[in-house]
Amino acid sequence: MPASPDLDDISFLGRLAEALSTRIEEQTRDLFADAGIVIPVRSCSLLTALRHAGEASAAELARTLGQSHQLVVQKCPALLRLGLITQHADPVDARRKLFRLTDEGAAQMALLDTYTAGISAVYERLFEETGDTHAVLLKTLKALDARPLRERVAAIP
Amino acid sequence: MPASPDLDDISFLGRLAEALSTRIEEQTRDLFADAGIVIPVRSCSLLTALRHAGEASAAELARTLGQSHQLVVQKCPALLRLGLITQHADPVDARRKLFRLTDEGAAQMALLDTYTAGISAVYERLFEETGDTHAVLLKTLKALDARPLRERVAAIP
DNA sequence: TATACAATATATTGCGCAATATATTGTATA
DNA sequence: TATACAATATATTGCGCAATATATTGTATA
Repeated sequence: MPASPDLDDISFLGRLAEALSTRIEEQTRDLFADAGIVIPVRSCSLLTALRHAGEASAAELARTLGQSHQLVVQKCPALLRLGLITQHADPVDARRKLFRLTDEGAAQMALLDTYTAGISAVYERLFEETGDTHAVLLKTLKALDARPLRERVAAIP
Repeated sequence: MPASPDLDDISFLGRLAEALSTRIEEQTRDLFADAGIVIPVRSCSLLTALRHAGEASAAELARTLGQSHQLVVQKCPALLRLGLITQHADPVDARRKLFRLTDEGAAQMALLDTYTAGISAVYERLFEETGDTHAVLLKTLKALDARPLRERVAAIP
């Protein structure tokens, strides 16, 4: 829905990145709807991590995903409501609550798997059109992490 | 703060774009703080449009910016509180409320102007390192607008 | 003029995220 | 053992945005 941001302003790059992010999320949601996948797009990586771990606490998932613990905890109620995961007390550490995929959750991930190769192929072809968006984004992010805008601007004569 | 997203998952590109967007916003905020610029980063384009228009209603600004009218309206109270803009009833159309930059708002934009060339130079040098992030993002956004992921995936044999 | 419609503004709700504070439980150390 | 600290979870608040509904005012048309 949002138009491409115009360029006559200092925040053009951030707004462009945000526009791309929201566009991809919208279109992925549409794709999922077509495919009968009920996984919230923003929880894909969480469920992938959980499938890989088998069983994990919110704190573990957060570390794996590089997200905050609070954010993971905030996503879980929706996943519980959708019947994709279950929650158990850890028998050996009462501080922890462990999450697991349900059968339904595993089935949804399996359904997602059937699209993974196709989606990867789509992105590869897209990047042939546009330049390697993935590589460029990653390089830009790393460059800004290595040396933030403030330092770069301060170094201008 | 958020780490670079990992890649073993279908939402990698969206998460990467979002990470870049938030990184740029954070770093621009830091830059503004150093420079004594009190403009909210996400209102830069609004104030730029308002300066250009001289005087404009929320609906006009929304059209100019390609944002929703509601979003523009939501940003204005903060800008009023900061003393950057003022609000007036339109004498010829009672539906409209017109916004203008205050002297302080104009001064802040002038202060921002003194950094614009430097920031542009920084981005140009950054893009020499990373590939032309701006062009690649724009191309990717346009490609997805022209043909959404759903169609692209459906066309895979 | 009266009525329907368009344009504008406002209010409410919800999502996803960040930041902060607090409570609970486990672990290490005096 | 007692105490301090670490790890984990929970609750609250706020921001920025999207979506939706409603009220108000202007404009076009019967």
